[in-house]
Amino acid sequence: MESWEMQVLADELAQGMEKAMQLRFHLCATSPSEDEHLLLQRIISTFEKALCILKGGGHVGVAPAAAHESSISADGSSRSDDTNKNLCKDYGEASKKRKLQPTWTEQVKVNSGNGLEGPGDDKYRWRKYGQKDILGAKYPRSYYRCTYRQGRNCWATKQVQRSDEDPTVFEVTYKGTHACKQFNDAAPQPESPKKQELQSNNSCYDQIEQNPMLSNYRSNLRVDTEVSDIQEMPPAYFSFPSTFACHEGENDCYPISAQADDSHLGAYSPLFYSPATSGSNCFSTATYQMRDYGGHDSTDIMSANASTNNSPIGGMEFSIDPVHIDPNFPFNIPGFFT
DNA sequence: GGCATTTGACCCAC
DNA sequence: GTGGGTCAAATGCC
Repeated sequence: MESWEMQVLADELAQGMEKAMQLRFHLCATSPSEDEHLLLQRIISTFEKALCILKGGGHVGVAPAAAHESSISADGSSRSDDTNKNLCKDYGEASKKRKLQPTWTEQVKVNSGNGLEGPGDDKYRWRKYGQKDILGAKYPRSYYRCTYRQGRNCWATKQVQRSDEDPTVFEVTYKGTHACKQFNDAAPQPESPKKQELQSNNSCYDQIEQNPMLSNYRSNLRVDTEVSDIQEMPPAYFSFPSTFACHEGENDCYPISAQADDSHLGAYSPLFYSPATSGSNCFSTATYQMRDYGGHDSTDIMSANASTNNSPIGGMEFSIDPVHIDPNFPFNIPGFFT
């Protein structure tokens, strides 16, 4: 096939991918059924494989998780063609797998009053496997991996680094996505019918549309979707800066803070509930950096900026600047949390 | 006993 | 050679 034909084909596939992503975003706001969710996931996966074949020479017989991980550069930069060919060929070795895993970083500030020494648990179970003194860093870096690495072949890891400047701030770097999520007993339990109803009626999307301030947040989201290299093709991801999340394994969006214990509902001003932390911890920073995020079919971090370039492929580097939530933001507006 | 943490050693990329 | 990341044995806790 001529190169220009491949480019056109790639563009078309990219368009389809983008539309699927947009559809996913809309579905996110309407509590899609599991079937709908799966169907959309397959559509996105199909586009991804097609692009992989187109660019990488065709081998797509890889584990789904690895296939998705192939979409992401560990450092967020676009990879060379040679590298990409490898990505579509071989995911057998764990070390290679890890190198290809998506990476993103969150900065969490621990409330001084919660008595915790570090960022609290997220919904996953982690096992610490190492600690290193880092050159130039005052505090050692801790390394965690998913408890279910063995049993469920889950290669998610995270690194926790305490900030030198502010010891109450932890930089948590996540690598890879949880292959164990569908089995994870620690995963969030289904919401109560009441809460589900609330979420359904007050989806993040609707809230963004209806609230000028949130709408502004969305407009501030920047998703670099420039087509620079075809191989970078993560499935649909949207991201809301610290305020909203579409959680994996769930078919709905909700304000991240809504995950927190109900007792916290009265104190929502600039409180930041990290998606990587449990409901027992509130973090008082609005800084939520998402770096080099590539994503995985189930991570469901979505970008809401629909006014991007034509194609979502390319490095798919999510460069979301820190979002500063107005302390006076009316979180108690009708329909926001209640 | 099972699971988590600690920590020195090892591997590998730069 | 150096530093970051991981491994795995030893140890602790429940």
